[in-house]
Amino acid sequence: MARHARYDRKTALEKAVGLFWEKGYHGSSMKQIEQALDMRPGSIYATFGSKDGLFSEALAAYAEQGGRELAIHLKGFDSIVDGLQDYLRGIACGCGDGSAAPSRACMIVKTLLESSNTHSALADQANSILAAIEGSLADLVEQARVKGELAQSVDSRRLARLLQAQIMGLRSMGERNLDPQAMKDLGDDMAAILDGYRTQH
Amino acid sequence: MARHARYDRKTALEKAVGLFWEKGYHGSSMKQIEQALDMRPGSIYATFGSKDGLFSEALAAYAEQGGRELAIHLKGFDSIVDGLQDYLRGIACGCGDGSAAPSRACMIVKTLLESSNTHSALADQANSILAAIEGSLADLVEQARVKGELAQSVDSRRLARLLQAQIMGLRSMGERNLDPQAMKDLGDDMAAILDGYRTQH
DNA sequence: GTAGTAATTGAGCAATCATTCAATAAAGGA
DNA sequence: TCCTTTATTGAATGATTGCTCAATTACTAC
Repeated sequence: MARHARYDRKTALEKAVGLFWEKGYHGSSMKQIEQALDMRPGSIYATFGSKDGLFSEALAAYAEQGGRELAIHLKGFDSIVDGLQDYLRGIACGCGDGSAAPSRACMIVKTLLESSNTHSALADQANSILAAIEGSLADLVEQARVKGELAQSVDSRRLARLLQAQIMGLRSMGERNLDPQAMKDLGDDMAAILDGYRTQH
Repeated sequence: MARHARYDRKTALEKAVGLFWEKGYHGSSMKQIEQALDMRPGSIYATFGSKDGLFSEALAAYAEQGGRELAIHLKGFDSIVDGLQDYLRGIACGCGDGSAAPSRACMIVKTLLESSNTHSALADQANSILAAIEGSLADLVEQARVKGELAQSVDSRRLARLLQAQIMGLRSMGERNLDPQAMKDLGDDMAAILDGYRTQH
């Protein structure tokens, strides 16, 4: 046998997520990556193949983490709709304060907008992640509809897309550095949209 | 006197908007800019100072054009709210088909997300443009409220921000290449949000 | 110890980046 | 026609880009 790897792939990826989320693909140079991961170019290329490969793995790790956070968040609520509303409010709140996140905007949306006409492989990856998230949201909405929280007439995929667009808009607005109260109001207003789809009684 | 300029500043800027909107700041190299504007580096630098300067002027031109389009659009409606709803539906429709625009997403949002942690001058410019748009929307909402189209209790700046977030989300979703019907539904659902703020009777 | 093996290093690669400026071209006024 | 003035050109700049690979280091097995 031989020497064991000094670097943990998972923690290296976390650091890569931090840099790429903050500065984007083009905005992060290999020199900055080397510094962020505390790895020399040879090790980076041996481990991840290329800057593209590293970014791609980082984006996947980010998406997985985001999915986990939504799931954990919903666990705290009996009502799915209440959980989704609180999720929206939580984003708005997290955008307002000086949180530790490297950026308020969503890394997937940042990637999609940056790469859609310049780097089709990245754009495709971002698109399929967004499609998967839309699917998860649609499942949740459908569950809520079957449970009777939402009107029977609700089109779950369609409402899922509306919800996803809310999240995109909310997190993009976060990058505007509005005052916390304005962000909180925006989160409340978006949460209120869901009330219009609840079962009437 | 001397030789007259071969290049028209305005048309050069239009071409620059086309390239930058499509590929972003980092994604557009000077070589591509030279080709798009059909100008040699010396002329570009003599006219616009730097790549930053050119991008800045292009972004301002894009914003002005966008403002003009909204104004023209609203002219066709007696009701401000009807006009805003149709504006949202129009964006959704334009995102669906194969329009001539270089990108479905908004160039201002693309710029904000790309530059927020790498290029503060650009981020500041994008932010102030977004603040101005928010102001214009707030004026429209306020007019609609005074006219009685919207409930008296409506907070015009707050609704303006909700509206702006809808536009951001809608146009970002456009970059996902959903089928036209899904985009149309999304535009309709966003337009319907405004109905909830109308005067009740 | 020592040999074998794999991870790590970092100087250096060609290519591309934004930018400059001396040379050239094209106009108006004399 | 010539002179002055200004716009345009494009080869060349130094810096930075993503990336490679021979040399070195550090570990395991014997």
